[in-house]
Amino acid sequence: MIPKYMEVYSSIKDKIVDQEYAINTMLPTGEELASVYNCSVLTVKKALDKLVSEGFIVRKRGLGTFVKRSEGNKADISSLKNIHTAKREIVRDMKSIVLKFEIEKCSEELAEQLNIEPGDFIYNIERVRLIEDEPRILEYTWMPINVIKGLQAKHVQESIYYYITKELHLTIQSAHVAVHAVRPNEIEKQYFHMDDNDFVAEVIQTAYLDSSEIFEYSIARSIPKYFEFETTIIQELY
Amino acid sequence: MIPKYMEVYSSIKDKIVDQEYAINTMLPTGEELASVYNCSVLTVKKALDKLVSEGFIVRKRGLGTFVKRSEGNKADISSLKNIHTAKREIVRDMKSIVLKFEIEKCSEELAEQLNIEPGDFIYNIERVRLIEDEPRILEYTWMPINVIKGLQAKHVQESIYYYITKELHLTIQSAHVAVHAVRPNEIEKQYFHMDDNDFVAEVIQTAYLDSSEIFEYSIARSIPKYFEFETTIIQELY
DNA sequence: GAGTGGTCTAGACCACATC
DNA sequence: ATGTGGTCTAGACCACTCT
Repeated sequence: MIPKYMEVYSSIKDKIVDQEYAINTMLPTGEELASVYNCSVLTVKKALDKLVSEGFIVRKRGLGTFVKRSEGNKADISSLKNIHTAKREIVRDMKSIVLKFEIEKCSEELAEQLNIEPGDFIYNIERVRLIEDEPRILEYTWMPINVIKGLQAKHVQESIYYYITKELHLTIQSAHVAVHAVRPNEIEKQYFHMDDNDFVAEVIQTAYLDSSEIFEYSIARSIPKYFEFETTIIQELY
Repeated sequence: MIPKYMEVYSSIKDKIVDQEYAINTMLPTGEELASVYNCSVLTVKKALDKLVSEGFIVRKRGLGTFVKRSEGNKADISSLKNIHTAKREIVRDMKSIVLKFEIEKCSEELAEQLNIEPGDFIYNIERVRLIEDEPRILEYTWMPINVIKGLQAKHVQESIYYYITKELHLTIQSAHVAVHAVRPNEIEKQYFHMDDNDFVAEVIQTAYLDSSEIFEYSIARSIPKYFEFETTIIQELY
């Protein structure tokens, strides 16, 4: 069942993308759109709010609703799972070397990060991520086995993300990320051919399922030259 | 005039941050909260939607509303103007040294970034940002003078952000940021007491007004030890 | 069946911008 | 004065989860 406001949203978005509503022109008023779509003004507002949050339109009290841009979004969550740590164009060719894939008892510190009990079993995974056959990312991943059941070596070798979404049919809800710059550790020095004068970009990620369980805590260290983290921040309305 | 849903939002957020509503516990139902705050359930929903979008809570139909995390983000737009490059607690004491404040003709590359014509006049600003009287951020800012009119030395010394929002009464709508790690340049080496073996964190920001004009392109270089960039990515429902 | 959140309505009133 | 969007209400109905 698709909500009515989503239908209104999609219809108006299509018209903006097709430039039927041109940039800098004013959209019909809320009441007019409500009449066209046979719904209440509040339902129209909900649809337009979504377009505002995506940066397509601007609403001004006393003036009207105006088209701001007509191009699709490029910052969506489909680029999750540390893929945002690599430049986008070359992600297709990513391969992995699995350095570690073990089940361990969870330490106290990690239990706090994963929101589980100390001693609960977890996967401990270390992978080198290769892009164009060159080591570019070192990834340390911890996941509770009670949340991600039945993970096997082949999934770790290929794509854990694919296993979670397509085979376990779990839904990723959100991710909290923190970005830093730090010195490489011994493993990174080896794979990245670095020494103590070099540095790496670090992304620490906590990822949630829609059940609000944390399914992953990970640290990804990248070669700075290839590292880029991009995001768009939209001003809260009110 | 502050909307009621913002008051409800702030009140509930405070209780989450203060852990009065603890992580993993269920919040009162929408009706209960509506009763407490003497408002309608829809107003409560609006407040809770905002908390969902910030990753504090998760709402599950048929189950209830649950606290997911209790720490604030450092990348919300209220802390815009590169302040997110510094840890939040110490931002209050920020001072500036203005190294450069000039009006120039815009180069071709910069014209592309600012979406203006080459040769248009721009402000070219360089500032050292001090926190606890220590140089921690070097900030290079370019702004079109046709967008930000009448900028004076005192504004650059104090807060450009304040001048734009409070004196010009312009509204910042969004910002696109990219984070990197790079080697310091000569100025940064000098102010940060660094050499060629050190590195800095870099935030490149393009900021938009609600008129959809770009008012700023800036590069901020920070000492890694104090640098942290945090954000939460939320999966869209539809 | 009972309890929860999600959607939707019609109408009222307020805040803001323009004429 | 008029027209615009923003907020808020009370109530209805639907979808989902658990017992």
